[in-house]
Formats: sequence, structure tokens, C-alpha cells
Amino acid sequence: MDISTREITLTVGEAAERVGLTTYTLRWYEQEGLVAPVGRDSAGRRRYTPGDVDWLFLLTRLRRTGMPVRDMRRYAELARQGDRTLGARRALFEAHRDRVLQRMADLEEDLKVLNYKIDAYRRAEHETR
Amino acid sequence: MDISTREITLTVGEAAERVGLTTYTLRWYEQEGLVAPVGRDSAGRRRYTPGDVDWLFLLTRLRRTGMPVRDMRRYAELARQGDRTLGARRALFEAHRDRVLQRMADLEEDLKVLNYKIDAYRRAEHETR
DNA sequence: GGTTGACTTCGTGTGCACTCGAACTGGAAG
DNA sequence: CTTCCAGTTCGAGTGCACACGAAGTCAACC
Repeated sequence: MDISTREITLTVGEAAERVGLTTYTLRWYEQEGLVAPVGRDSAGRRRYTPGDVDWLFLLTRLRRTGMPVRDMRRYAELARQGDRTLGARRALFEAHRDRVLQRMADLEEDLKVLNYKIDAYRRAEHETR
Repeated sequence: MDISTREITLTVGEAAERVGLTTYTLRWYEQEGLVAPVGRDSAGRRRYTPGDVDWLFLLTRLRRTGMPVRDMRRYAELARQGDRTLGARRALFEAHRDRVLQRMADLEEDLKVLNYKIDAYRRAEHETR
């Protein structure tokens, strides 16, 4: 089923710019099963629907929070299986949220070390001057 | 200059466990110049002083906050040049702290998306049941 | 004094997430 | 009709941060 160019769909290049990924990555995500096969126009070129773009946006958030591509693929598979996996998807997100919270807590601790060091350098600079 | 085994120094294995890195990584860090050449005992085995361990601990914090090894090496080089690089080291830490703060802000934003999604799944589960 | 186990160096291999080059094709503009 | 650009597939290459196997050495313990 071809998608008309006149719809509000985007080309790879446009979609890539919207979501902040490269065209290479977009095709690779599709190949890796992170994205369901994208619709094509009559010339065989990908046309990204607003729904596709939303999905990609979500993927970028997952990726940025450190979710491995492997887990993103697992999530994509669940999503393709429809409503009966809603619970599994929620569990996946909750587990991931916990990991993100843990990472944020770690970062706060590490930040203390950084600040302590900066202060120490400040004091040392004062000394040697 | 050999270091006596009777000192409170640690072997690679012990140091690795203390700082949460593998022995492979510890030797690799040294090879990469992230750590100044570590003292050896009479048998040529590495002996890590408390100071070495402190330094390694700091490196793990930098690493965990996402500093690339390249930058850690640059920092190590500055540190080896003594007090005259105190300002540069402080600047390096301040710039890194800013990046960490930015990343934390990003994570907070991403967390909102996760929470929104979890809520949406919860509502959807309620519907389909 | 033989065995064990942790160390040594050296080069090679691994996993992840892209990233790119090559060769080709199709639609739009001049 | 030609030129040009953005798209296509496919396989190969890149960068980062380790991880590991092989071959050997040495101190400690039974």
C-alpha cells in the first residue's frame, strides 16, 4: 500500500532532522526492528507518518536515558503485539524508570565529588598565588 | 624504586576490587596514561598506594559521569605537570560539571516522558480489562 | 620441592551503536 | 533532455572502552 506524497508524511531526511537522528540511523533502526517497516511512496521511498515520528521520538528518549538497543527492540516487539502486552510494556518502562532514577542518584553523588574537587582547586590556586 | 610488600599497598587484584574495575582495566588505564606508572615490588608486580587508589576512585567518578577516556587522559597529563595547571584542571572540572548538570536536566525531562507513558499504559490496562 | 594462583607482557578479540562507501534509481527543475 | 539531488540496498568500516588468551614468572603454602 503506497502512501501519497501529498499526505503530511516526511521523507527520511525530514524525519531524521525532526527527531535528531541521521538518515543512516533511521534506516538502521528499521532494519533492527526498532521501527515497524515504514510506508513507501510509488518510487519506493520511505514516508514517515506523524505516528512514525512520534514513535521515533519516544525511541530517542529511551535511547538518551541509556536503554540498550536490544531492550528497545524487545519493547518494539511488544508494541507490535497489541493491547495484550500493555502490562509487559508498563513493567518494562517501570523497571527502566527505576534504573534512570538510580543513575540520577549516582550522578548527584558524583557531582558532589566534582564540586569538592573544584573547591579544592580554588583553594589551592589561592595558596600558590 | 621498589616498594616493600609490607607497606599498605595493594596488588592489582585488590586495587581492582576496591575501585570496582577489573585488573584488565587497571593495566589498560596505566597503559593509556590515565594513571602514572604504578610502583612495583621486587618481583615486578604492581603495588598500588593509597594515593593511587584515591586517584583511581576519582577516575571512576569521572568515567561514570560520562567523561571520555580521552579527556581523562588530558586531565591526567595536567595533573602530572604540577601546580601550574591547577587553573586548567579546575576549568576542566567546571566544564564537565556543566555537562553533567545538563545531562541531569535532560534525564528529568526524559523521566517525564517515561512517567507519562506509564500512566497511559495504566489507563489503557484499565480500559481493556 | 612441587603445586597453586596471582601476577607479568603482548597482541588480538568483542560488543555496541552507529556510519559510510558504492552502485544505483527516480522525480523535479531548468 | 540533461542535470541534480535525495533517496534506495548491501556490506563493510569506525570509535570507544574494555576483555581476554597465551606464554611465562614468582612467591607462598603444603
